Amino acid sequence: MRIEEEIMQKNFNDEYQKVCVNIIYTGNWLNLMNCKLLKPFGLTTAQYNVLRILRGQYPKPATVNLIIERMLDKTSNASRIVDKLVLKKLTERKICNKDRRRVDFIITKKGLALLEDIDKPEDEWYSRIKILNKSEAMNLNFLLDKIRG
Amino acid sequence: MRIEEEIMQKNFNDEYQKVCVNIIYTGNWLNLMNCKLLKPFGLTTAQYNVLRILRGQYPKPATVNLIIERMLDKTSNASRIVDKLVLKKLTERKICNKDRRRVDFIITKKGLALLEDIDKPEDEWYSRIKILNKSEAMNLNFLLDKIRG
DNA sequence: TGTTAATATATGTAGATACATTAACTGTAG
DNA sequence: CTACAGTTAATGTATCTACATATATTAACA
Repeated sequence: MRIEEEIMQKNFNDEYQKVCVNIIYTGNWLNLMNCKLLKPFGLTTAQYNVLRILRGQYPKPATVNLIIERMLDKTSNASRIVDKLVLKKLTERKICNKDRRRVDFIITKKGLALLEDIDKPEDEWYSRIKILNKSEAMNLNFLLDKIRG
Repeated sequence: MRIEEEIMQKNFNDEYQKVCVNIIYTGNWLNLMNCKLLKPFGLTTAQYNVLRILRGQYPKPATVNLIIERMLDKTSNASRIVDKLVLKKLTERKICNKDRRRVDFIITKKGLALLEDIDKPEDEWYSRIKILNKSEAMNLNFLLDKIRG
C-alpha cells in the first residue's frame, strides 16, 4: 500500500520527505513483525541481533565494543543486553586476561541451538520480501546505501 | 557506505535478508539524526510527529484514534504523548460533546509557532536526501511500498 | 427499559532505552 | 615508579515503551 494511504498523509512536501517517512515507517513495520516472530522464543529484537553477532564470531569471543560496532541500533545499551543473554545462559561472560578492562562473550551451545530453532521461521519471514525480484532488491540496497552517504 | 561495512557483516544469506537489515538500519539512522535535530526544541520524534499530525488537521480537531492511525510507530502510546504536548501547552485537550468518550485535540498558537521554527532546519535536513535524484527517490518509494504489500 | 457488547481513552506495570556518570584498568610521559 | 590521560565496561536515573487492564460512554437489541 502506498505510504500516503498508510498514514493518511496526502501532502508530503516532495518525494524526498516521503522517502524519509517511508524508510522510517517501513523499518518500524519490519521491526514489529520481527518482534512478534521472536516473542515465542523469549527474545527481543535487540537480544536476537546481539546473539547473531555472537554466533558470527563463534568460536571466537566478542567484546562489548565489537558488539556495539555491529549493532543495528547503536544507541542501545549493549552491556545490559548481554546481561540478559547471560541470565538466560545463552552466552558466557569471561574477563579477558590480556586486557582486564575487556570482557569476552562467547555464545553457548544453548544459544546456538536457540538460534537454529529461529533460523527457519526467520528465513520464511525474509522470503516475504521476495515479493521483490532480485534486481529490485539490489537496487533498493543500492539506494539505501547511497542515502547514508 | 555499503551496509556490509557499516555493520561489519560480510555474509548475508542473500540480497533479501540484506534489504531487511538495511531498511531497519537506515530507519534507525534517520530517526537518530531527527532526534538530534529536535532535541534543542525540547521534542522527541514521537511528539514532533504527533504535533505535525495536529497541524495537518488544524483548525479541525484530532481525536486520539485519528492520531494513532497516522503515527509512524503505531505501537507507541498516543494518549501519553499528547499528555506531554498538553503539559507544554502545545496543544489543548477538550472533551467532545457529541461523543463524550472522545477527546479532541487542537494545536495551539504556541504549537504552530514551534513547528514553524522547526520547519527550516527540518527542510535542510530532508535536502540531505537529495543526494538521490528525483527518479531514484520515486523508485525507492515504490520499492518500499511494494515490500509492505 | 435493562442488559450486554462495542468503542474511546487512560492507567498500571514490568521492562527497555538514552544519556550521563562511575569504576576498573592500561599506557605513557616525566 | 608515579601521575594522569585514555579506554572499556557497568551502573544510576529519568523517561519511554509494550501490553494488559480499567473506566467511561455509547450502541444494539431482546
